Amino acid sequence: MDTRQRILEAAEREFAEHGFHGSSLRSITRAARVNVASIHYYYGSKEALLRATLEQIVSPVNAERLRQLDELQAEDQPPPTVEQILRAFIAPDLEMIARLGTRGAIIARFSGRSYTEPETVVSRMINDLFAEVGARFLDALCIAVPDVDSEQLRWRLRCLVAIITYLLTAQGTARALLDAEDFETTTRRLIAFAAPGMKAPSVTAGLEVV
Amino acid sequence: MDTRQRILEAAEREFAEHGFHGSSLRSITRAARVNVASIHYYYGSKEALLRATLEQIVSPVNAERLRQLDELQAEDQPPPTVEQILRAFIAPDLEMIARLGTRGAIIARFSGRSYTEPETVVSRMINDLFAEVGARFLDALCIAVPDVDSEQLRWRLRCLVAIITYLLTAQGTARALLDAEDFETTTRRLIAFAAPGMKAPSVTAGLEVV
DNA sequence: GTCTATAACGGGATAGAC
DNA sequence: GTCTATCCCGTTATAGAC
Repeated sequence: MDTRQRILEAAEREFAEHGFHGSSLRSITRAARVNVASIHYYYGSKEALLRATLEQIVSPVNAERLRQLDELQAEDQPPPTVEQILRAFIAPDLEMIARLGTRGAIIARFSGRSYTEPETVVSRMINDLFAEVGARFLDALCIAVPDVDSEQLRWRLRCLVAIITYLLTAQGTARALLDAEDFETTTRRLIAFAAPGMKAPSVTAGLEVV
Repeated sequence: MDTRQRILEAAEREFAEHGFHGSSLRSITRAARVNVASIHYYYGSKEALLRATLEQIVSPVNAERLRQLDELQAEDQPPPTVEQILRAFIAPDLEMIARLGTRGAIIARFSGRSYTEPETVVSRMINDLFAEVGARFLDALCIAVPDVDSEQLRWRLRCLVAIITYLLTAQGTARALLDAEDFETTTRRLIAFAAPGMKAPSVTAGLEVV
């Protein structure tokens, strides 16, 4: 394997385990068994290395999400259900992780970690990378659940993102769901938990519901 | 205000904003306008400072959670519903945040951040602090939803924790829910989203559901 | 393209004056 | 109890030999 790719995979592992601030270029180059200067030669800076790592992982997943959503929204199709929309959002991610085996588990932690990174430059990267996907899926949900206003659906979609992120980051018992079972079961459990919440009646201020 | 407390509140702010690794003792003492050595004098180390900060915030919230659950499970009461259990879990947290105003917002980010901290010593602290609460609430849920096995309920409870964590950490649009609206509305929205998912039928491997 | 060496700096921790 | 000064280490980044 060439130096460039060795660096990228070592960076995945280090960032996944220790976060952005907790990883040093030295620990990455040590793990990749290359010299310290090579990161600057290939990527320019620590931040640029993170961006490269993130893009390589997220871009194909988001492309697949949009492809599946396009398929659901094809002219000759009936409007997609909430369950179908959620599946198109969740499955590409979990499928990629399952497909890559050990490296998939590392990537899972890496991306979960990146979502929750305090560094503002990281959250800006994430927002950039997810802007289109977020807007498209929210639109689809608004059509599938016309009774709930879009502001609350946006918030509920964020709840789903939160769950996925947590699932990816978790190291202990929660990780078992990614390792032990096939991604199809995990996908179904996520849909089973989140879909009813998406369809629940709007909650407006001042109205006693519970 | 005395030096000890000044350090603690500055640490909340710094850790909330930049995470554990991203905060330096120097930035904390600068914000608290005390000298660098005082942290070691009062707390011993950076790690011990984090633990002190975390405990001061989390302990009263968890005590209140258990108190409310005790009340629901009193002998003369009917067994609590899922909605009641979730409320006892969610409300003490959001109520404290709302009550503290500006500092509440900082504390919200701080605790959300701590949950997702890569540092293993931090996640051990969190696990310690939440062991009892987690076990008690899981037991209550198992009784309220007897049709779903406890392993899946444990996972669904984690989903709720994930959502709360994300909500607390979020800085942008999601934060609006903590600032703009009263905590009672946020509590009801959370319950509305999560309760149906808790009660959803079990998903077992190999069974085609969706 | 790959390496060593080093610059320039900031980190946590501590000793010791007051 | 509070401060200054300092130790010693690890950090990112770069210069320059090969």
